[in-house]
Amino acid sequence: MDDQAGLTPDMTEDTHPRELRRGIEAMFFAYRGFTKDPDRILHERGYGRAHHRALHFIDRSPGTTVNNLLAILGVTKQSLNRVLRALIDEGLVESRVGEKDKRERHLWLTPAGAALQRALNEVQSARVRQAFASAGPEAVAGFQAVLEEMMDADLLHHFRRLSDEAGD
Amino acid sequence: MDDQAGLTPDMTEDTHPRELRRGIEAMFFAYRGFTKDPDRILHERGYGRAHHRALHFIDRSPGTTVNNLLAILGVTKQSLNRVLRALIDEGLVESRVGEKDKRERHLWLTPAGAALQRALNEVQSARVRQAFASAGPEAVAGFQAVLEEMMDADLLHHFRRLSDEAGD
DNA sequence: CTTGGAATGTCAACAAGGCTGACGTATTAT
DNA sequence: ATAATACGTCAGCCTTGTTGACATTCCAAG
Repeated sequence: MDDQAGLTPDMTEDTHPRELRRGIEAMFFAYRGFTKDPDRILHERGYGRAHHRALHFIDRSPGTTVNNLLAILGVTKQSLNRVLRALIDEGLVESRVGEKDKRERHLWLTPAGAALQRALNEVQSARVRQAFASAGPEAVAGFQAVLEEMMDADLLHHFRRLSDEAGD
Repeated sequence: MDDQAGLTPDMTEDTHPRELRRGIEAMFFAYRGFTKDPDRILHERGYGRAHHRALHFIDRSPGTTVNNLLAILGVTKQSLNRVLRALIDEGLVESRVGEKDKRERHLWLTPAGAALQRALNEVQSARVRQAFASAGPEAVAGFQAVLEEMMDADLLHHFRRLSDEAGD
């Protein structure tokens, strides 16, 4: 019988309810700050957060397929298609039929799409950079470690794959 | 792979684009993991994330007013009212007219509301606890520091106020 | 060569949860 | 008395998620 509550004499390793609640609320408030600036730009141009996500991961992996994007974003194809439709129709994303497998569509940012993504990334990165700088490099390492542990198993898989592509 | 990695031996204080992108994607994936378990329970019972947020902060500050909740959640009163209406009608939240100022409504969780919030908090805390335990206490400190820096100024104000109430 | 299934697109309908604007009603403050 | 505050509500709109159904195109296996 493993009693995990009372067996730790050194309580410093224990996570107290207060600390958990603090972490939960920090996630809530920080995520709002994290999306605030890009949301403003997106709204000005008539787009939403879903468009940002698509632009980000197409920029991240140019030539990626719809199916791949679907898996990363974790939405239905109908939902993604609506967003992608708008981006393609308005000339921010180009969709090319696959050479090897012609059923697949490979996605690329047009110069206009790259420009918007650059603008979004700029304001979002600025805030993250400021947070990283203020908190210091050791805090950043902890931040990354905790977030990666917080991910779902399959989400972590996607994350690792993306990180590996970049040679991190 | 002819990239710039390794060319800057003394830039440890600098935040590189790679690190920023990693952080941005970590926030995206981690937030999804963070909300996944409660979302499942909420969906089973016909509620959404907005209901969770309301339950959380009413549980957090019993007797809080509608106006206060509005400020913390950062939504319009129409949007909050829709959610609150459902919670009150279905007996999860009780709304009492203020004693001092009768214009105000003070909000409390009923036993049923407290039970649901407890269930939601349980699964969400479990994941955060696991992440904290795996990453270690120093990582947790870094996580908190970065997230607090990432918050908006006024959001941080709310966060601090809540933290102070708990005596953290 | 046929056929099953995979990848994609699209139509329709719906729901959650944001938003704005307008209006009503107590209640309190000036 | 009048203005401001706190709250509720009606109506309508938007984004972004969902399910279900169906067509097309194409690869691959029998």
